Amino acid sequence: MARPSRKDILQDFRTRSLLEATRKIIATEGFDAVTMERVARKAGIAKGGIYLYFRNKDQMIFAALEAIAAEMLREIETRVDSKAHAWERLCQAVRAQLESTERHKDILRTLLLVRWYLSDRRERKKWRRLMKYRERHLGRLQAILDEGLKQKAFYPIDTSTAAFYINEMTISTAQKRIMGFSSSSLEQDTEALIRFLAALLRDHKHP
Amino acid sequence: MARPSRKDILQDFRTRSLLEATRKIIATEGFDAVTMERVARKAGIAKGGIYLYFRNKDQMIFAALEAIAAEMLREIETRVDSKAHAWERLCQAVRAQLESTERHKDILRTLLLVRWYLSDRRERKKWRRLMKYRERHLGRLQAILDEGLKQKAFYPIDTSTAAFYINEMTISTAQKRIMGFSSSSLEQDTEALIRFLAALLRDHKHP
Amino acid sequence: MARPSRKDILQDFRTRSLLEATRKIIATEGFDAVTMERVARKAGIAKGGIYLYFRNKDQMIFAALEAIAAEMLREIETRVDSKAHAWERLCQAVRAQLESTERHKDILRTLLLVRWYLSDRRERKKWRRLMKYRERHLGRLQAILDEGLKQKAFYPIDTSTAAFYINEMTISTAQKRIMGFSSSSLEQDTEALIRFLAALLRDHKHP
Amino acid sequence: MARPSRKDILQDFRTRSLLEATRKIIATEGFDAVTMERVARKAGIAKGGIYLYFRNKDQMIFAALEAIAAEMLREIETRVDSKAHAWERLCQAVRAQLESTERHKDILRTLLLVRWYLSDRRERKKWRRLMKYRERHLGRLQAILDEGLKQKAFYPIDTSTAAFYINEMTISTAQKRIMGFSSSSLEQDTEALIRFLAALLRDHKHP
DNA sequence: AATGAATGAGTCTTCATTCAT
DNA sequence: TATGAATGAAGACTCATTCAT
Repeated sequence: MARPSRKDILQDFRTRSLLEATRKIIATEGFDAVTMERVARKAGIAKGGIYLYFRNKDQMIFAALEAIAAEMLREIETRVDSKAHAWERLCQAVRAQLESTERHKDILRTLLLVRWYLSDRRERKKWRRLMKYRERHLGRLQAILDEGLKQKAFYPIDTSTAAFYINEMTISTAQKRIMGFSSSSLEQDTEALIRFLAALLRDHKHP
Repeated sequence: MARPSRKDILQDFRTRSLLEATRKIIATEGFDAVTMERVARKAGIAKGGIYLYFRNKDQMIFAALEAIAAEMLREIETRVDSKAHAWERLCQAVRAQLESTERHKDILRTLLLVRWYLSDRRERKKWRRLMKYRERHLGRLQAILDEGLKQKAFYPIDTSTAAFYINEMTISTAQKRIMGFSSSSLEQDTEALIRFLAALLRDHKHP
Repeated sequence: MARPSRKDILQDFRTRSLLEATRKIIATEGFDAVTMERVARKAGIAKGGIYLYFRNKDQMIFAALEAIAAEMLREIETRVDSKAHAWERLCQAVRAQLESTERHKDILRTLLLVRWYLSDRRERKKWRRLMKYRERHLGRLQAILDEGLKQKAFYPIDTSTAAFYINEMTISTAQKRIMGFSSSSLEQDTEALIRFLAALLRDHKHP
Repeated sequence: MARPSRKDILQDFRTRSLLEATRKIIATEGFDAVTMERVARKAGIAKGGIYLYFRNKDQMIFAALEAIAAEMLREIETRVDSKAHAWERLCQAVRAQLESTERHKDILRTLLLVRWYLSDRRERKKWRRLMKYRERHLGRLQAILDEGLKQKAFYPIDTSTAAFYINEMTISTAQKRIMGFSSSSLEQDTEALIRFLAALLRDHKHP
């Protein structure tokens, strides 16, 4: 495999800079604040230069969102100890996801927007590609649940449905926090969610 | 009390038309597609006329969202039989919410957008007023749970947290459908959710 | 002569109200603040009603300006004692003009605007009618100067030119004050002007 | 010092074109006629392009006025022979000012408008900066008068007040002409004014 | 390849004027 | 007559995209 040429390196660096800039603007000031002018300046590139790397604004934003999704997944995977027991791994995944979204609030905001676009039938095809990240995540959760079931650590349950709802509840918890509806600490919210999941999967000794 | 004058009727009709037009545009094409020009045309009014009913674009959009929220709440409340048992009423509320969002997909899409804006700290104050509808809904759910608990129909549980998650799971179910991630019928998805809730609240005879 | 009918009285009252309202708005907030809406509200008339009294906005403003000019002239004439000596009458006229403009700053501002329009060749005919007030005023001044000359109270001078410059200097003095360029009191500015005129017309014992 | 780059030249040319266009429109049709659309077309630039050179409309108009004031001052200063006697220099200044305003009628019209705005207390701060040009001019006049006084060429007089009135009388003369109130030639009007000033400053041999 | 000046369509908002009641 | 809701033409400003250099 040929080592990357000077040109390739530059190309990659520019692309990264642009996506990073886009992401930061989205996260701090929202989508409407994303103008080509600002992205270019933040990335240290001339405005017209963006069009050498992205066909247009939409595509650039899309690429930024994809990068965000990929990063989130990476963060979660890093935190799950593949040798731990199922319940422990589920907890790790949930905690990782909550902490990850707490740190990069833009990830969560972006998720809301992506869902919005996905709910438009005409736009769906374009955005669906982003969903492969979601599917991979759900797949991981389900695998954990399946293993727990096999080990009789969990009550019998439809693991596909459960994976879906566990993910959604995690996201909801994060959303609640980001929307300013929670007065508890991240740890408290996390533990409340985990207790809830325990009630569902393991036993009925509610606190 | 004087009966509404011709003027009042017209005023009301115009306002409704504008809100309806706004709502439709938001639902089908998003906030960015809401231009005064389009709203006016859709409502059969001249562009400048809008300003006789709303101070500016922001206020108009806000009013439209408030109308949507109010309608959704009304639909749900109508469907809950105040004389039924707690579990029954919970099911009615969940079914009503799912059917309501299924019928008016725009309500759900709008909810996503509102959440998106709420997650922007600077915009929060502006949008927060809309949350009173959410709080009212959560309050109703919690009241049902409290009653069920008193009647020993449910396992002991923190009803505030539970109300939150039940609402979120209902919304997630609807979102899944609207995003095209469900191949089941509305009834099947509804029953899957209710089984999930039963597992949580009533017993552990998972199917 | 038939006494004015109820209709005439009302018509006159309405017209006055509108002109008064227009004038007040011009004086306090400038020309751009004159909107039919505001004039109507201030005059206690419906917006559409204005068009029963004036063909359009321009004509209404023009009529307001004419009323202002007429009032200013009236104020000055009232203050000049027809039995006094020429120099005394000149001083009275100057003092009256300065005090009048000091009280109704809008008169002066309006004058600036009228001059602006008059300096546009195409608009001149339309605005010239207002100039009959100016000519009447200049005529009065010249008559005073002519009399003073006949009585050998003044040095020989071209009274037409002198009347013109005396009026302009008076206006300039008022303008200086209204533009905030004078830190003196009205009395001080007035006396400085009169000393100047005395130097010109009567003697050379400058202070 | 580096010679101006191609970019600088273009920048300067554009700025000039815009100011020139603005100035012409103000002079011929007034402030209200200044629309970004018209200025752009007259300057041969696209509408949006203006904002590359000026932050907004107000700033552009302000810059145009400042350019006008500066040019007028320059014209006058060029015409005054610093080696001549005081009275001669005063005459040169007055003649230069009259000829300058006669040539660029728009300067005078603009002055009227500026005064109009200056007489609006709320707008004053914004426009006051333009007054430094006026102050410089008045300063020059006063310096001439002071010198004449020292040389006993003029009767004793308050030179500050005199400078003010001389400037105002010059402006009034120009205004009279531009408003179409003078049937004399520029020379005749100039000489009449100078005779007037002579009467005031030098002797009493009125014509 | 890279730049950034230039374009111009698109947006909200105001307001003189009309006209049905 | 009188009202004031409705109209729609303008106007300031933004910003994605293009293109000469």
